[in-house]
Amino acid sequence: MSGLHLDIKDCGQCPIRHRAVCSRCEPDELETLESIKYYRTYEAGQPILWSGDHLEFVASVVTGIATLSQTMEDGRTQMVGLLLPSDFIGRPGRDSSPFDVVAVSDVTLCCFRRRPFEDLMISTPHIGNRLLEMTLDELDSAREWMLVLGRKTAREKIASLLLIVARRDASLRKNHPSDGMAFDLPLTREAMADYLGLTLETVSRQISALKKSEIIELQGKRRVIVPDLDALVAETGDDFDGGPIA
Amino acid sequence: MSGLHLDIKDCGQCPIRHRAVCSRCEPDELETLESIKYYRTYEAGQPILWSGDHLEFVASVVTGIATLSQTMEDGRTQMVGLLLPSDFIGRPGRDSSPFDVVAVSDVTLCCFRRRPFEDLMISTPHIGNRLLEMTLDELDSAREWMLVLGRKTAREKIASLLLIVARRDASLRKNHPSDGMAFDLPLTREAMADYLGLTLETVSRQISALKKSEIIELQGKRRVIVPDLDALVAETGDDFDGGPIA
DNA sequence: GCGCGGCCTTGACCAGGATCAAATAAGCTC
DNA sequence: GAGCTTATTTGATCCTGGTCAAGGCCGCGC
Repeated sequence: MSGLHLDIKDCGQCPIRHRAVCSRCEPDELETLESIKYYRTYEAGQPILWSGDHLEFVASVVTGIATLSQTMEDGRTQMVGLLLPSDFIGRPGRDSSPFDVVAVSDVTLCCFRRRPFEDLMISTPHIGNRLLEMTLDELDSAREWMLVLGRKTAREKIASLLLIVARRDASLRKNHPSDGMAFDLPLTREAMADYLGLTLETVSRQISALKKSEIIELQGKRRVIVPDLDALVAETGDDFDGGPIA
Repeated sequence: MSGLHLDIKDCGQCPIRHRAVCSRCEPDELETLESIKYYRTYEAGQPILWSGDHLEFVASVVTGIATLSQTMEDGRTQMVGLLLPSDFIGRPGRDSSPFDVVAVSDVTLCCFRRRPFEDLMISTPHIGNRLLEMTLDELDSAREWMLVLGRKTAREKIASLLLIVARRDASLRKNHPSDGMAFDLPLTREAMADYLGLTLETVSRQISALKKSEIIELQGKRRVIVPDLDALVAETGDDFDGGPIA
């Protein structure tokens, strides 16, 4: 779910390694990428971008969690994306963000100055093609989430979110999700509510209900243990949910 | 809202004219586009694609209305996009659609065979860049719709949908939306419900309520008259809704 | 004209989640 | 460890929108 995705892996060139962008890059292109790259850090709770802000960079998340959201004047807010390490921030060709980006935990971004990045994209078709692919993935994720928001019950929504976090966590750690997996919830109850179109009280109640049904166990407030992944999947209302970990 | 958007305008070359794709094309590229182009028609209610189907073409809607949706096993369905004339169907680089596409009215598509279209895209960066731009627009629309699904009341949802249809209709006709606009609802109450995450009864009730509040007038079941567009905008809950007609 | 089948509206009732309120737990500062 | 603050849980009550059911409207075929 969400955030244009760049694999962060060793390509033998970048200190922070954007394999997907640079694996097919020529040395001079890599040099250009290096020359327009810099790092920024944000503390938990800090805004990274407000909607409408001028965008001076595109970036990918190196560490930490950020959210993409929009807020109505009366304060109702809806999260539209969850940005985890390796997700991409920014819109090549656009000079402002239509959404707010907020650091949920401490966040480190690897930024590329926007103009030169766009120039590179235009002169280097495989970068543009990769971005198109990532954007199409994002679009699919967004549309899948619409089903969650529009048609699922509170319990199904919570199960869907837990599953996404569980899978994402497992794929980062290369765990086998065979049976028995544990992970930390990166979000407060309120942030979960904003993601799911619920109130924080309902989120709390449904998490308690899933615990009572022994679908999940809790260690403290944030750590979740899923003894049987299939049982969790069954709670989402989908029969099989977007395939394996991916 | 939704569907990759290709302007259908006269570029002096195509019978059905994809200005956005071909305005920067060289004659030989146009010739290629022509050679891989064909038309298909579907009757109202017919499926165009089932989710998972092999995709043999990308296409743009010439006439009629189609919807993009997903359905859970128990029958709950959520529409994730509304495809109006000039909208784009298909996913370059993907060989199956993750969603169902259904003709709501009689539909004519202008199709391009997928493989050669992709080849052309790879050899012709401006087509890929245009597709990236369209996809980013789609993604923004999808995310804006998440706010509607997750946080708006039934009345606000209806108003939001009416506004989208009104604006889209106006922009196709080049009307001035100054004051007093009229349009036909392209969707049944049930389809509106599926788009908005409501039931058809609630849709019907809220439309009646808007009529009673004199925000809209009805001629028959489908034709809507909006005497004061600002009054409708006020019902959406947004202060200003994604800017002017766009 | 009559009957039929879609589509739409309206009513009565119900329930899932929101709202309001309070208590509990977990950090953090000093 | 006492006293904050903030996150979370839980309870009581309310209300929006869902569910179930009955009619109305309209076009269409005969």
